[in-house]
Amino acid sequence: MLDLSRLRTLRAVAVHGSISGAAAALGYTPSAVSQQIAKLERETRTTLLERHARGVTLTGDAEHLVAAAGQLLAVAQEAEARLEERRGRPSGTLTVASSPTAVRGLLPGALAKLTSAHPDLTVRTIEALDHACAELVAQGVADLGLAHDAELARLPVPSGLERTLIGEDPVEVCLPAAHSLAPRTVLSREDLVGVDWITPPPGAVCHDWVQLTMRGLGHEPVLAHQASEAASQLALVAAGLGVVLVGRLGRGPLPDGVVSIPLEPAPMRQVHALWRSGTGRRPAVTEALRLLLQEWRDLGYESAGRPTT
Amino acid sequence: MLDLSRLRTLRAVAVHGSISGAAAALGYTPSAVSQQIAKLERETRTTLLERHARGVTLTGDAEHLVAAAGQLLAVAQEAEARLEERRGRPSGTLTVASSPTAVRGLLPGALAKLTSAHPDLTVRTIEALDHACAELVAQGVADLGLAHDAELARLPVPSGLERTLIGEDPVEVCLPAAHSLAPRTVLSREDLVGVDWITPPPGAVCHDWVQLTMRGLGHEPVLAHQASEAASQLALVAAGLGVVLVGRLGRGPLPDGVVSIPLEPAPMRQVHALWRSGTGRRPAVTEALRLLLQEWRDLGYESAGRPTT
DNA sequence: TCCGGCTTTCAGCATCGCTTCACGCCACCG
DNA sequence: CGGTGGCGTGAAGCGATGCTGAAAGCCGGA
Repeated sequence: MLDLSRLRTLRAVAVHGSISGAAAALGYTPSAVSQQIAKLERETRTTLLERHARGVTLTGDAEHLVAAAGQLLAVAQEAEARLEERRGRPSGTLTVASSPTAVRGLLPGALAKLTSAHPDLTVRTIEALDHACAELVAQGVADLGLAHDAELARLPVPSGLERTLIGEDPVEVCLPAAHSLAPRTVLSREDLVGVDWITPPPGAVCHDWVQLTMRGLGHEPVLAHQASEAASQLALVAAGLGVVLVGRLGRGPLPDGVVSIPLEPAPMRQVHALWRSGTGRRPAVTEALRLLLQEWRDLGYESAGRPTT
Repeated sequence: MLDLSRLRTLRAVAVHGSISGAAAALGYTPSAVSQQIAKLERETRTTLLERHARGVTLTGDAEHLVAAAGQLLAVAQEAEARLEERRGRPSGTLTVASSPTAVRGLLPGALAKLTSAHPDLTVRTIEALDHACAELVAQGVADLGLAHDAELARLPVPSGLERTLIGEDPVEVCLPAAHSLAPRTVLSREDLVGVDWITPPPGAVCHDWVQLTMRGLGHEPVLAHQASEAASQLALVAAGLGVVLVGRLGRGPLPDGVVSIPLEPAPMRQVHALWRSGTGRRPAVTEALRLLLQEWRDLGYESAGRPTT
């Protein structure tokens, strides 16, 4: 009989393209994954991987098993979700994939309330860039995703996923206090043509937004520096090396030598929650959504809770 | 993550209604099944069984898991069947549920050819009455069923199953040599009104046929003796205790004091093969069907191979 | 030719999951 | 009312499973 756990490792090998990649993703050693695949090959009397010096590729039989694994894991997850639904209160494990700003700005409060109210529930967090969050949820690695979305830089939502709006966050420009634009109380997009940009890596909504907005004005932006951590970005700004876009959510106090100026019209960065359709009625998911919306309100930002499936 | 093997155990408990029944069916001890269920309860944080002094009953959560288990096992079996189909030759395990006459009359030759031609294939046999054969196939315990079917005593075919006709077997009457009808060369149904019948247990087609045919003539048959083994039935006939219907298939030499007389018109007992729709293209199944039809031809009986889905 | 990333193999060890045996429970029956 | 038997559970034991870490094999690229 096929073993779900082994099928899951095979699927991980397919997704990551290598034994060691799958091992890292699953938290095993490559040795363990290799042995599991070998055992699966023995059990099914097939050859699943073609080994070459530089990694492995899947055979047709393996592709077929991966497809079956997808079905099986989806059915199994759905069954577990319904079990929790029958119980009526959050339990099991809820894995949240979240963009960094939400990890510090939104999650701590919401997850603290969630776990203290429901001791049966185990919560895990994975910090990832916006696009990756959606992928992690779609793949079943995470159950709930928190990702940004903005006009002009729409977040692609994989099929089988649903989402709702948690809130909208106005984005401002942080620039060096010595910058020629620093004295202004408000800036337009056109004012920013020609500045040196500091951006997060591709895959974050702010990166795409800068690129697409500036191109829309007819100018290719200069993406001078790339830093994923917000503190690093601000340090670069303080050193006068460029300007950066930051939302209110999760933004700490600004370091000396950095000023923040609103844009007019203000670009809104939307925070969306994402989940697989099959798990939408799982209490852990609905309760987490409720607490995230409440947390957003408590933080005192503006609009929240308009559903946008 | 749910474990397929444990879900299968839970399903066995549901089907058999008790831990020990499930254990017997799965080839484990009751203790092992009890421990598996207990572990499943811990993993899912649910209560699956209500224990009373005289056995167990399933909770709602358990019923739900059983339904999911059905889905999962079906998908897994289908995936394995397709794997074998890709390979193009029989392999894995083929479990055949068969009525007793076919076990001795048809299976030995066909299965011998099957296993010698395909050493990768493991074959298992389960002897069961006609109705039970169909159930075993439907439940996934067996992959192929061989069961009888007759006019007036139609074999119910559970949904999700397909079937084909292997052959038709004329049924004759065996009666004591001293019986008043023994000198006859042919008998009609009406001749048999009022005789004492020896039948297999309910669930075998011959049992139902006797009952329904005699009732159709307006007489309630006297089911005087019940014996499942053919040799036992014939011994009862030899002792002058009644008459019995037997087909040609799997009928050994008649003991002294027993004669066999054809009926006119001859009631035909049809031998059908049954399998789950999902496994119809599995090479082990198609090859077994081919060899069963060939075996039937080699035995020299008449009609064979007319498909009757 | 060596290096480096990848996979596999091997030995060791913890864990799992089975069996056996013993026990507790309660309906049933004398 | 107490014995009996079927049923489920729990502890001990033991083989199988499945992980880790070390080491070796393989092959493309410098």
